[in-house]
Amino acid sequence: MLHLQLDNQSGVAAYRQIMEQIKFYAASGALPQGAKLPSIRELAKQLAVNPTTIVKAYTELQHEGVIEMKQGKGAFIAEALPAFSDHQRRETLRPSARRLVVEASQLGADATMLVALIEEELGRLRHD
Amino acid sequence: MLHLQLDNQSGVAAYRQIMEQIKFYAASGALPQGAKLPSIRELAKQLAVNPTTIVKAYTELQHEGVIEMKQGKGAFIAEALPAFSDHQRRETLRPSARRLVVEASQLGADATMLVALIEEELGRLRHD
DNA sequence: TCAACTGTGTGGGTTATATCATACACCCAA
DNA sequence: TTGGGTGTATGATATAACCCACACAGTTGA
Repeated sequence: MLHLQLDNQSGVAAYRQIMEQIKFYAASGALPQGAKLPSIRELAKQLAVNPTTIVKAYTELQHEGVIEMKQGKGAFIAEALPAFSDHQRRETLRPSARRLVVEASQLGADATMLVALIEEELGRLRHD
Repeated sequence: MLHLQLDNQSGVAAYRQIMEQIKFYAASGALPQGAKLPSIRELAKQLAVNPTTIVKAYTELQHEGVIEMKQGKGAFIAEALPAFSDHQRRETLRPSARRLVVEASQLGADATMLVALIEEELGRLRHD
């Protein structure tokens, strides 16, 4: 059973923490395509937040194509998206990549460390 | 002379666009340490926004250690920060790296593309 | 000194964010 | 058919984000 955690002191909105964790589990395969997510009320109770907060998270995830919600049935991890072109992928990822690179440069981290970190996180995604 | 650009349709707050571009130029070396930034009023006029918006951007950048503001004198790119440990750098960058990796996975981008993109953006930082 | 530059501070108005309470509508198995 | 599960929708509220107008204060050079 999916176990999510909220940090109320982080300053990050609850629904965003929920989104991020579900995205991580979906990307890692821990939640495979078609997997059923906790119901809105159930997750709300488990995390001690209002159901509308879960609705916000799930709705956003649906807009991003990560999950699908079916009235009366539940929410599920979406089937794979119908293929982006390499070019689309690259341009979609570029802003995040640029921000990371700038942040790294600001800290004085070099290319080697950055690439190592990326590969470490890629590995973590696969083996968790 | 520094040339910044605002996209009012992007949905990204003006002060954040300003911050991001200054960080980029600082990281690239186009704005070296000690370089004088445009004055608050001058930049406000140039970008056609209220001076307080620039104050917001500059103040945030100062808190992040990117620039320094000196009353009556102006705003300047800060001297290099007094050395983080590799461990600090890694842990500071990890959340951004993880988000990028998850985003890439969601799009179906593989490790090779991601690393290539990182290296492309690193190169852009140096040669612009 | 003083004029013309610089950053600093305060208060306000509009909009967006985040959460909550409550009622509605669909689905399915008993 | 109906009860208890599911997602959906609406309205309220509190807070934060964002931008503005305007007044205050330090710096410099003529």
